[in-house]
Amino acid sequence: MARERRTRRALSPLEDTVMQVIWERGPSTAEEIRAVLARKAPMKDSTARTILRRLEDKGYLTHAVSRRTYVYRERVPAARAANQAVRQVIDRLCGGSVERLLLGMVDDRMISPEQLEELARKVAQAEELEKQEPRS
Amino acid sequence: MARERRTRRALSPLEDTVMQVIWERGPSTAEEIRAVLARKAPMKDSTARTILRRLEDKGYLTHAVSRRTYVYRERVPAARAANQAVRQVIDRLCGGSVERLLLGMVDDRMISPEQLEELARKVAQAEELEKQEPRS
DNA sequence: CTTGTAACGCTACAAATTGTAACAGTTCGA
DNA sequence: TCGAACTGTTACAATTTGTAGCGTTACAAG
Repeated sequence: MARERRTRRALSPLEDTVMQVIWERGPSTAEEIRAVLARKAPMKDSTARTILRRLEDKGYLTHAVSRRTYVYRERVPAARAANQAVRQVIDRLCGGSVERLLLGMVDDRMISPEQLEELARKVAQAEELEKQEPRS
Repeated sequence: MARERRTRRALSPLEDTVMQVIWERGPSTAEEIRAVLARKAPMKDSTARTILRRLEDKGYLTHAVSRRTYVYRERVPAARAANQAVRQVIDRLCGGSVERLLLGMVDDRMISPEQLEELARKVAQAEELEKQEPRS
């Protein structure tokens, strides 16, 4: 049975821009997207539609029909895409070590030591709760 | 004065594969790379050279001449590329929130709470040391 | 029921990117 | 001086991208 491809085809710059819109504002129609991008990337409506269709082909979007209008919705949640992307980074650029990635992030001031501590605390707490009251 | 482009041109699949080799094993010649990829991606030597040259054009590599041979070396350290990539992910997929990214990673079992704690401790310690004995 | 309008898919295409490579020139080393 | 080892130049077909024109279809209004 055709399993889902782990690594979807890459997005072209414009495709990515469009996904961005959908990830940020949720389900949208071609016209809405076109409106949002009117400044940054003006395009004819048929162009927008082409991009949307391609994104659907590549598996990033699905659409539902409301009235006569197509409403496109993400098929790959931003969170999942993010995790996938980070995994790639770790494998390809950090020799598979998450620590190395995180240390790099601290070095690069993306995370402050305080933030990290705070986060560790929060997670630990959540973990604790989990034990007593497992969800799912 | 031509400042360095913050976002270098993207890598094609094959180009990425080659960068991978250099990031992993350090400075290499066209022949070495070709040898390493003999299985995964066999190619004529002139093909390998073309890719290397393009990577140099895109700013990812530099070469030094040893004897008559070109030895290609990364121009963008893996660590920097990793940070850059992660930043992208955070901006585009996590609404700019590092926390969200990290929490996602924990959820996805990329980091265990223990690891996180351990790391926080380690970083805090390093930070402490920094205060007394600043480097650079 | 005819028709205007909104929305869609189909088809096209030029430009740029990619993957592949042949070949000719250059330079040591024997 | 010759050949082997390397290089840069140039070529090209296949794909991918960005852009869009158009014909079709389905309501909504008259």
